[in-house]
Amino acid sequence: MFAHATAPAATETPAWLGDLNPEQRAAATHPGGPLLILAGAGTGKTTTLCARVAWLVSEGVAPERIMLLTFTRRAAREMLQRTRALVPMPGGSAGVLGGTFHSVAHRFLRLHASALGLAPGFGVLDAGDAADLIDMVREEHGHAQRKRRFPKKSTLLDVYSRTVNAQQPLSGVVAEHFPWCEEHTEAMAAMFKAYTARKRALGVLDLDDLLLYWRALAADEVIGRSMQQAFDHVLIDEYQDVNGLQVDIVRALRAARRDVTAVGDDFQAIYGWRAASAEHILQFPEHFADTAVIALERNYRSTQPILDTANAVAAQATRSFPKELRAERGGGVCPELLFCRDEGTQAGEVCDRVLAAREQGMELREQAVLSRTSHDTDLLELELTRRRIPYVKYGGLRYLEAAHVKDFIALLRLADNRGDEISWFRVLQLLEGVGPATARRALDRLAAGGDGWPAAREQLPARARTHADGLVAALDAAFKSESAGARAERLRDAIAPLIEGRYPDGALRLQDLEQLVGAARESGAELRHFVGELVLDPPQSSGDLAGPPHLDEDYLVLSTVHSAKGLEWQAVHVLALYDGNFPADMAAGSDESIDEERRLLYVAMTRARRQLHLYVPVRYYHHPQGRSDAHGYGKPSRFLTAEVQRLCEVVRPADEPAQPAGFSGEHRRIKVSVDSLFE
DNA sequence: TGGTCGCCAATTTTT
DNA sequence: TTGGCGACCA
Repeated sequence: MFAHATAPAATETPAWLGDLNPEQRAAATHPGGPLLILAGAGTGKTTTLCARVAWLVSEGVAPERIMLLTFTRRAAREMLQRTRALVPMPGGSAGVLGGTFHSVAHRFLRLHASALGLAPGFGVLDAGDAADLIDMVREEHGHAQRKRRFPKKSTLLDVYSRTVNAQQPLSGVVAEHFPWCEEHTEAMAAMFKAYTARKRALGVLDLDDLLLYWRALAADEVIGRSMQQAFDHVLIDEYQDVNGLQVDIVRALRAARRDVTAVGDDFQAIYGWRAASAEHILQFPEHFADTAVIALERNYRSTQPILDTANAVAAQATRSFPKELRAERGGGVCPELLFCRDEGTQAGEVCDRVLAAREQGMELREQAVLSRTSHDTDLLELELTRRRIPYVKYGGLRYLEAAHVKDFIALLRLADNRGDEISWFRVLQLLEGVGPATARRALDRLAAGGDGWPAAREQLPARARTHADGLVAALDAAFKSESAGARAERLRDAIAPLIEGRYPDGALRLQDLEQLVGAARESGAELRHFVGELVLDPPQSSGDLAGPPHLDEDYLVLSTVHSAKGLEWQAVHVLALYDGNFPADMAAGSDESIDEERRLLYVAMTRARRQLHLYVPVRYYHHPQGRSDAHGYGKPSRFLTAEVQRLCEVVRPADEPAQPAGFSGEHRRIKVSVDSLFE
């Protein structure tokens, strides 16, 4: 029957099993039933999971009967690739079903759209679209210009999303995580109801809906059962970062089957703000009876001095059970803790070290610069450009968030679904003399039915009508065109003059669109699926769409710590380690969120194999809370305790006092207030 | 007077 | 890039 019914072939040991240590091997060849692999940073988690998939296949499990859920596309791609390198997949097989929770959900929902009451071409809203839709609802509810400050659209989406993902009542979520919005709880509840109704009416799903609908499918007596039967094994990576909804899905998928493998490390949980909770990994053995637990504790990635320092950070946690990581590789140098005069100096120091390492033979791509927020690398990017050091940046502003790309995507969506109000609202405002109010009026005419467009057209100022007609003609033409590529081209031509008119650097932005048209051409998919997939697997930057032109070139990697999860480099530079930034001010409110910031630093540090550089700019010019011209002295990150500093080689600028004022490493709280003057 | 447009300030992390 | 606020136009 399936793998767990077959004894492992004792005669020949595949080469990849021979490379594993006893614990890894036990995990990879676990015969059947629930398995929880607690894998500390750098202990070969990915290797083990890949080996397990390979072992299952070599034991006769059909690859397409294995589901592998990962947290990022990057991880999915890497794992499937590595697995394929271990065992040849049987010819003609569809291969392992691998991807993020959201993308796998999308595939299932497309299969079962009708059962869920969804149109076959249902649209998928990215976070920006969802926020825009919430904003429309807000205006309709009359919260646009209240005297009292009302949460802005992105906050509203955060509240909504957190509530849905945590599966907890709104009032509790608001009280605990958004206390400053409490007075608006009732208004928000009403709006969220309207928001979900509106999504249904428009035939669109947001990212959270993908999970909600998948859970509903998995729980269905007929479809859910067949889904359970279709997979012999379900494996989940980064289980410490799943939320309640995702746990529900996993449990539903395994309601009648017992072969489930989860891998994770509770000390690398960094998605609490997305309603993830490390409690879930701790509860895994309760959710699945007779779970076998295997811990991987030998670290193959980093040198001991790096691990000692990371362990010292981990040991500060108020509540957790950090494992002491032991390095398998010997030697190594202490991490360097570098105090810099300011962020400009920091940028220079990073460049110096990166270039020096390259002189020593370390390729740029073996080095990474990690930061808390994507904007921490602004000055560094200038300096890298000045010194002509090539780099690629992950995280931060993404391609789909650029205004002109959103404009174009909105038009692509309209080609599939003329009833897509959110897209109309955006596209109409590209026209001269059309703002939110005019767009709204035109939309109402469209929605009222009847003669549709002509009525809406009347609402537009005369100077906008020619362009507007052009857009509608293009949508008509696009609807009739055969291929996604042809459609995209037609729509690009129609929107080009508007983009050029609206943005000063219009020509450049048009080139970006060109790349999107090219991607549509190559995808060969239906246009509506092209847009849906784009939302779930967006290119990192405009460069990505042009293919992988830089693959054989060398480049430095810049990344947020969140985007660096699961990756490793020979040398790692961690920027801007001052209090208020790392940990972020936003997190200062609770021990829980400070713990998460600490784990984030731990994740950053444990990405390093041989070299770790920590930077503390003493004087800052861009403090998040300050004006842009503000400057002052910051305190080093509270995580850089005396113990941590003792384990590092500390470097201070020569022309600064060794201990600038307020810099002793303790957390003095000196308050300066003039409030009493105003009472 | 409603609505658009220009200018200034601020922005955590991501599927 | 968005949001808030003030100036200017139909």
